[in-house]
Amino acid sequence: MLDERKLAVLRAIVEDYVSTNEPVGSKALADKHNLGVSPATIRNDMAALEEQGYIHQPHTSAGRVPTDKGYRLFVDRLSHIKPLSAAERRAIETFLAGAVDLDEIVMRTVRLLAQLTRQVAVVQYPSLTRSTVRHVEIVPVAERRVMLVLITNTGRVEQRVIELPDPVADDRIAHLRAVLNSCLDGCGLSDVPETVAELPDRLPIEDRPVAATILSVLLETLVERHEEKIVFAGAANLAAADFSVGLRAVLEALEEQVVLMRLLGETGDLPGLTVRIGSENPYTGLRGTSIVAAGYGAGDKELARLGVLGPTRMDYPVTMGAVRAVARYVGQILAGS
Amino acid sequence: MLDERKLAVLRAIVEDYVSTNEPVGSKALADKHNLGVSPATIRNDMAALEEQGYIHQPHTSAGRVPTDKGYRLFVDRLSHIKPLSAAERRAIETFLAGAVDLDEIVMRTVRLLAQLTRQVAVVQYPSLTRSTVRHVEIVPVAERRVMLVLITNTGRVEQRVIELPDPVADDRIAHLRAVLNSCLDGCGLSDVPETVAELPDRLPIEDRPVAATILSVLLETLVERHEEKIVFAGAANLAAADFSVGLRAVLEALEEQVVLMRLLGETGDLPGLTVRIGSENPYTGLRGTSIVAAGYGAGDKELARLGVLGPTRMDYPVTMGAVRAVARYVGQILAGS
DNA sequence: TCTGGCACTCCGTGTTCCCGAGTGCCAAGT
DNA sequence: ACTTGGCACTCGGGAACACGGAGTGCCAGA
Repeated sequence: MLDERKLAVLRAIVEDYVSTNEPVGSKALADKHNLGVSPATIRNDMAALEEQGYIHQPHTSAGRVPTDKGYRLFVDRLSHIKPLSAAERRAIETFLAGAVDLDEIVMRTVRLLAQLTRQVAVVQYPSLTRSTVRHVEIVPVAERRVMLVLITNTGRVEQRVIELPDPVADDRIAHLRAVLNSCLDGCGLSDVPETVAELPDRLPIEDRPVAATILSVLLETLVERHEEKIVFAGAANLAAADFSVGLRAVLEALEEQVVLMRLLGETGDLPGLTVRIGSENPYTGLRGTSIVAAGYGAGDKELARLGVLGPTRMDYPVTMGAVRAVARYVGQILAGS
Repeated sequence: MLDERKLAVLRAIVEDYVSTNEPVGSKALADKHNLGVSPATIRNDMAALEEQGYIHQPHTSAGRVPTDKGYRLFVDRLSHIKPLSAAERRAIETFLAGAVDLDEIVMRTVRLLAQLTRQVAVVQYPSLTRSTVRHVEIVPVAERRVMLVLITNTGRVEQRVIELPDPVADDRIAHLRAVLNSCLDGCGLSDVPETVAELPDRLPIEDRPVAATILSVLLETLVERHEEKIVFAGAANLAAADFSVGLRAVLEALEEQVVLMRLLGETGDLPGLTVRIGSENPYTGLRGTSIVAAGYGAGDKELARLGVLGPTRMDYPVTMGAVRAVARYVGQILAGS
């Protein structure tokens, strides 16, 4: 059905189209890629490829353009992820190593990825769920208001202002903080609800309402915020790509955390590296865009995901290489800090 | 030189051009705005206005378009800031009131402003310089590593990881924290350097190297980070505006914190409300864009700035009204929290 | 100082035409 | 059974051209 040569033709079409952004014809193929056959033969193969939906011609008497299905086949079977050059790897390493806290790691990562791929990069903050409690701090801010700060072992800091039902003396707060920390130190975040469930019962009765309020906010923070933060960079690259159509839709999607979430989140077939091509992704408006995403984390736990978003006609091997590499390096940085 | 009627003509041109986005001719003006004179008279006035550089015609036999100088005159003398409707004000209030911490206040503000003006909104995080220390926390993270968390009265939380020269026992850290807090509680951030200058001398000699390290990072945090964080939203609105030319440049500027900083930062003539029109702003590439910015803060201290960025042909009265209103409401929220 | 009239200038649009790239098909060659 | 060269056909897109209309500048008269 699809012999070796037809696949070679498809590969050539994808590569040519990606680099020139123009429909590619049989003659050009025969010239540039030495396939060893004449244009006429290639035309026959192209007809077959089109028949099966891998390529498509915009109009009669134009060259062929890969379809989403064509790119899919290319990514799955016809290409190899292209590793970064040594220079690029060094650049990544030094650039990421300079970060002083989690915010900066994420910020640098997303910029790096955007620059490396010349596309829009998206990075999700490391999930809280897999990390553990390093410290809980309760800071009085006003008579009936405290600030709750939660510090995790991945360096993430969550903060919430809490209104208390009654005024509370500072030493009561201090005591509560001490108790909380002794309970929770090193506790996995997913175990927190269970761990604190019985806590109020062990406190003096007058402290219980306050403790309950604080704990409920703590739990809320864990579930609500746990992985909703996403940042992106490189929007300017959209303008460079010939995105003229649908640019608006893409920008809108980028500002919708929820949409981004889903795009990054749903995991794919290749281990660790997800590629979603054009219409494969669930959002109209992102018809013309592909997403290359990967999980990252400290050690082997996947904490969150990152990736890039670009036109379907992107250079998949290079992009996949960059995403994979950055994911790995971020993982290393997180593990080492 | 510019009598009353010529000014009225200019105003009419600006208003028409803003709403139609097409060069406006003498006939249209005479029809829509009842200026009480004939098209021919208007033509004479237009010739005078063009002579003095307030308007400009793209080509012979096209209508007129305001120049930057024309918009400037319009903003300074011909228009009145348009207050928001009651409904809009209520919407702002309820939307902002739901925020739980500073991050969320800023996030909501920027989105709100983008939606209200249908342009790109930019918000700078409240400056640290005018706020005071609420609490300093030092959390051991590893044997020779601690995390420094600084909480201010504006609800901002700054965090840094610090590598210590030597391992330090937890109780030494606790002591240092207590000393720090007793010194710094309520201290204005700009006074911190002075306040801590003598601190190491009052500590046991063995704690001094550690204290010095921590203090140097603390000071660094204050000066380096003090107001560099800026967020934006509403980039999708750029695509809707007919920004086709230069869109790339605008997106690039948006991702350059430094550029944004300067655009927002340089203060203007009107009290509190800065308008920079087209070529008035210092960056090529932002030729076709105007910036409307205002300071905001709790009470009367200006903590930071916010604003919107849009095509020069924006609706200045409405935009200025929205920016001013949002700045005020954010100030109220900050003061009240 | 304003107004109506008039000639003039271009822009943008629609039409037509033509070239060239690329195809599909067929018959002949290996 | 493939592959190949030849050939007629199809469109897209650019160049040339005409033309209507919106808008102007200027002038003479009120």
